[in-house]
Amino acid sequence: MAEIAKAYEPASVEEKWTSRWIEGKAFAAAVQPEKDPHCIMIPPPNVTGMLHMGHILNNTLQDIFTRRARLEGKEALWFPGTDHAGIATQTRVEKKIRQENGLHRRDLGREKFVEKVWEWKEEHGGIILNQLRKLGASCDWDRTSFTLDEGYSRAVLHAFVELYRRGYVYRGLRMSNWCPVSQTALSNEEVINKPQKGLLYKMRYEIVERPGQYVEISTTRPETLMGDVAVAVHPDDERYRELVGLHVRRPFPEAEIPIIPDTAVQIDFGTGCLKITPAHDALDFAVGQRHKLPILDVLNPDGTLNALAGPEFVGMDRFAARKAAARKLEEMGLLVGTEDYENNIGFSERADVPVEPRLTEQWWLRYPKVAEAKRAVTAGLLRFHPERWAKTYLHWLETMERDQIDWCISRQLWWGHRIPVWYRKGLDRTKADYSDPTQVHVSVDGPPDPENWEQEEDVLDTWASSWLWPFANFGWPGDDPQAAAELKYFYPTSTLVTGFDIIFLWVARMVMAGLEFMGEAKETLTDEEIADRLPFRDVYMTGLIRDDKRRKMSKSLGNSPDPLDLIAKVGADGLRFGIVNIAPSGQDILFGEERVEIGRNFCNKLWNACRFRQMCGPLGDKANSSLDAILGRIDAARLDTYDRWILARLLETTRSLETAFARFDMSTYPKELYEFFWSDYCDWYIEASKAKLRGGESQETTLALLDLLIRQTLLLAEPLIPFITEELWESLGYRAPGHRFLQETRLPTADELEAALRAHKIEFGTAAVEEINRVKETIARARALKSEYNVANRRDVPFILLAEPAARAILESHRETCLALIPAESFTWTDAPREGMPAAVTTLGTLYLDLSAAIDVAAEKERLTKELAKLAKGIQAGESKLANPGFVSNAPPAVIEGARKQLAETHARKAELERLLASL
RNA sequence: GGGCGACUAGCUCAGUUGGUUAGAGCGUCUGGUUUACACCCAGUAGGUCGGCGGUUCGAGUCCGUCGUCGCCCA
Repeated sequence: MAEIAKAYEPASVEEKWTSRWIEGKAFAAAVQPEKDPHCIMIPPPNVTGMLHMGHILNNTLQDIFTRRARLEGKEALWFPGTDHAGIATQTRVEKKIRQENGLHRRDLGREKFVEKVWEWKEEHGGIILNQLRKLGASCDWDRTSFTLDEGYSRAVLHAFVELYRRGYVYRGLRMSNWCPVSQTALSNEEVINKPQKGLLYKMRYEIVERPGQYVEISTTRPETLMGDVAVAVHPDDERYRELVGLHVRRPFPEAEIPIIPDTAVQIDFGTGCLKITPAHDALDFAVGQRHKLPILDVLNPDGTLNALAGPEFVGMDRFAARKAAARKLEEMGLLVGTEDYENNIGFSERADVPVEPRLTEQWWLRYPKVAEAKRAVTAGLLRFHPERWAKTYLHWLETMERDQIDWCISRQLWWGHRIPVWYRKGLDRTKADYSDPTQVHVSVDGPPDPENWEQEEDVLDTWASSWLWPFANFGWPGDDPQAAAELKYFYPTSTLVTGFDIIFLWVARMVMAGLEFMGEAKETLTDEEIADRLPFRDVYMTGLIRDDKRRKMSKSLGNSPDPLDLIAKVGADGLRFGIVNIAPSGQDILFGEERVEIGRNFCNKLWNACRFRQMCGPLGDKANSSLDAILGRIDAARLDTYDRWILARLLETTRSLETAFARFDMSTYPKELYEFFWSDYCDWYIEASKAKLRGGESQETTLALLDLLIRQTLLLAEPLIPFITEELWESLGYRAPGHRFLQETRLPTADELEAALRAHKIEFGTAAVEEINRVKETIARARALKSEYNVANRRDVPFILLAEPAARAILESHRETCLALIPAESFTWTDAPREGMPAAVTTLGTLYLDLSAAIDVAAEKERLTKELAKLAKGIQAGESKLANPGFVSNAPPAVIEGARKQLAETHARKAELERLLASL
């Protein structure tokens, strides 16, 4: 075996294993009836996307779950892919052709343009998945899916057609969210409300029937007044009651519009008088419907004003028109004033411009299986981690149900799944009878006589394809028997890992899609059916990554580090460890580069601990190739307390990680590993074992123990830091004959490991833990004493010890390790207290630091006094507790016993310290 | 307006049925050529657990209330 480098250098190791894994198809999964399935469907990143810190966290967690499942002996499938990201991708390519050829997509035509997008996709679409490979993602890459793949597309169209047949899909003229930049409708979930500072304009309209008398109206949007068709007041509003039925004069274009009563008006908002613009406001639209008012749309799709706004406004942008309209009102003496005003404005998620409420014909989906989607959570069939997200999920579903809010699924784009609806040529679509198959044809494959039909131009919302992700990727609804077998085996999938920001956009919708389609069409479902149809059983919600100033990471702020740069700095393993370590469960993550260095440091520590193992002695042929082989090398009779202590810690750690995984408590994972490996194994166990490793009768057994502890650590750590563990697994000879990768090994459970130790008569346990903790305390106090007297780095200092026989026996048995770890030159026993020496009191007795130089009495006094003060506080707490009859009669015996013991120890310490102080 | 969450050491966070005298990493300070590791080792300082009230023998933990901050939905 080659000498290994002094500092861990991740780059070459990661590159080597990435290609070995991929070439060896290490992560291919298939139906294995004898094994339990485990499946994670990747939340498909946008095909336009680049890896950002959110992806790092999210995909590291998915990889952890997947790799851990493999080690537990499950058949684990992590299914990769991307989505077509309708708006984002189309915008990207539109920009490209504009920059390169000065062309608009309409110049190319639909077919040519879509071809261009495919070309772009073929060239750039794989970037993000390649970046994931660098992170170590153990996806079954051969399955890589794309939402516009042929098979996937058929699933999307099939779902649409089915939902149409089942009465969930309809076309309707309704108020929708319009993005003037992308020029498409959006669903409510793609509109982000942001508080905006603006002006509230107060203007007055003259009452036609009473010249010279005006009503005052407040609005934030004077640019829409050209679309006003009425002024509304609350019917109970005394101020305006007598005006109802009269008319006001709309100043431009000049028109007489009625004053109408409607309870939707808020009496206390502004003047209590509301202008009604049905084409440009959802509330106004509703009022308009009730009062059968006309609809005056003064906006073009791109957000400029049209001819109906009047010649002086036509072609003007909506925001310019706002100012122009206000100016004109002022000129006409109709602007009463303005005041600063802040309100929530909906912004388009992708284009980040204010969305325009617009009346348009769109395709809508009434959500299916809402009741069952709620039931899944309330019945505990679908669990969120952290749990509280269930409330958010339920709340959203309840709102959808109560307010009958439907999903706008059509998009006025070219890049996407074109809606499988055909209209008879020459048909006036606004008057189409959708129940008449001679007018409207809805099917996956289209009409048999396409020459007589025109297909719907709109495409589907990208989410209306990705909501089928958990089963469309298994060939649904096709009849391929292998795909069907896989669907049956892997579905419902195990865990979904995603950000809470898409809980409505994606998570809730996937649940509903699964419930609707994963079984025969049914109105309602039983709990059993719900459980069978759910797309996943557990949803792990990650936090959002922010910068160290709590700002969201974004390209425009430039506060988002490139993950590949970070990988170059700390390694993929380092970054994985680091990001999981700093991610508090369910909270946002404050990211700072220095915060992930712990990951790099941990890898280096692991590396060096293994290097040390190599330097200690030969590994031997196949001596490490299985747990049994290693255990077989251990001579149980030669184990000492340190050995039994570290074995107990190994079992404890193994067990506590089992609990952490069962609870989806991922922030515990790196912390436990770190604590065990660094603080226990490296800082204490290795240091205490060095003498034994230099030679002597225990050498072989100790080497075997190192091998055992490293082996189990590698298995526990592999899901988190797969590259370095794979490398060390190979170089320390842990690989079993016939195996290619660490992932083929079974991770024994804590119970199994315990049984294996017992089978080899290897002892471990709490007695050893207690003893070692006391010895550790003694060593720590001796070191502190040395440090206090500035001899921290001297090895030649003698200690004198005063101890009870039992404690003396313990220390005697640890004499050599104590001397090595303090370090000290000698321990000498004394039966009587000494004077004039710095001393420390431990649970094993009193330590005197035997300095030839005179001690600094003042400093020593100060130190002891300070310590005594601390103890006094503890004694007071302990005594008042034990003096309390309520405590003694109510608290569990173990707690009382613990308190007594602690108090006694503190008393003893105090007495000894007081004696030391007095002797000075 | 409705809902969800956070507030613990200088910073970021643990602390899961209430039970020892509250922990970690980073940062601070002191010392270190201990041949695995300076991406390291040893030691040190640093907290009235946001305020107030309640339940309890016992509260960082449960309840109420107030404050500050953040997010989601209207």
